[in-house]
Amino acid sequence: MLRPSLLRLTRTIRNQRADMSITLGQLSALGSLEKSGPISAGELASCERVQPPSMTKVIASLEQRGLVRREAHPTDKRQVIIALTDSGRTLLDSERRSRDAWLLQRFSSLTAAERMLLLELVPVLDKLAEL
Amino acid sequence: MLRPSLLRLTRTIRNQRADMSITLGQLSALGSLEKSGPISAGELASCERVQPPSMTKVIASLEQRGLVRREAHPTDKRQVIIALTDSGRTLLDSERRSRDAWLLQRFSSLTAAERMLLLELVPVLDKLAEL
DNA sequence: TATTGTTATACTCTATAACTATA
DNA sequence: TATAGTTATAGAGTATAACAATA
Repeated sequence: MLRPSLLRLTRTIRNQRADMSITLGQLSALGSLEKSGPISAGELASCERVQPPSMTKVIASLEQRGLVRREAHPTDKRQVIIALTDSGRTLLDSERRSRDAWLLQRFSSLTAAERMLLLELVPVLDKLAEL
Repeated sequence: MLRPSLLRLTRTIRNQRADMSITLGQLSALGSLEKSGPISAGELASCERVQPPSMTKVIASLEQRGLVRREAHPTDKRQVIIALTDSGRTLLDSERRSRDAWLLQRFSSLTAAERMLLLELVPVLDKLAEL
């Protein structure tokens, strides 16, 4: 059963991150921003598969920490463009370095074949998550 | 990035299930119960990677729907043994039949190789989720 | 009128702390 | 005293509905 397994692994990861400074949702949004470059709040919500009001909250907390900034859209004053700041990029890098201290240690319980499988599956998961 | 991908796929699945009668967490607990047979509330919490109070709530809602029942532990009166009822088993079967109407349709966007990879993924995720 | 984003509000999921009953 | 489970309470995370500003 794929879905329960995903759920339980997500819980394990969340528990393990309980003492971290940034939540999984905030980190995921930062990662999407880095990948996409500056995009509108609505586009970011869509990337993250959440509704706009949910993204408003995530953006507010990231902005408060100085990890992203709001910029004006060049022609459409309704839109708010969200951009990663230098601090955001720095935090993303440091999270990346520490992220898999845990995951890599956990990887040691897997066989080499299982590890390869997992690496190849990330893009497949993203494809499944698409609308 | 594995963790954000897991998070986004979980969100997609949750959105898709928004109109279902049973939540993902309840379904996952039922599945664990079927796999393990009757076990104590604490053991079930541990299987599901949640704290005991969280499991208390899940069990209460499942019991109210008649999907599980509480049984006395043969020797230890503190423990509560949770067992799947016939209704619970029936619901689990019907969820299994419908679950992949969605997932299989989603599978059509994948290549044959990607589909094969995905089938092997579940046990690897479970291994990663272990303590 | 339609779209983008925010505010207001509520519900679900989860946790920790305190409590009860039993070992 | 220690353990299993529940109750009380609180904090994320998410959604829908209503609103404001702009197109």
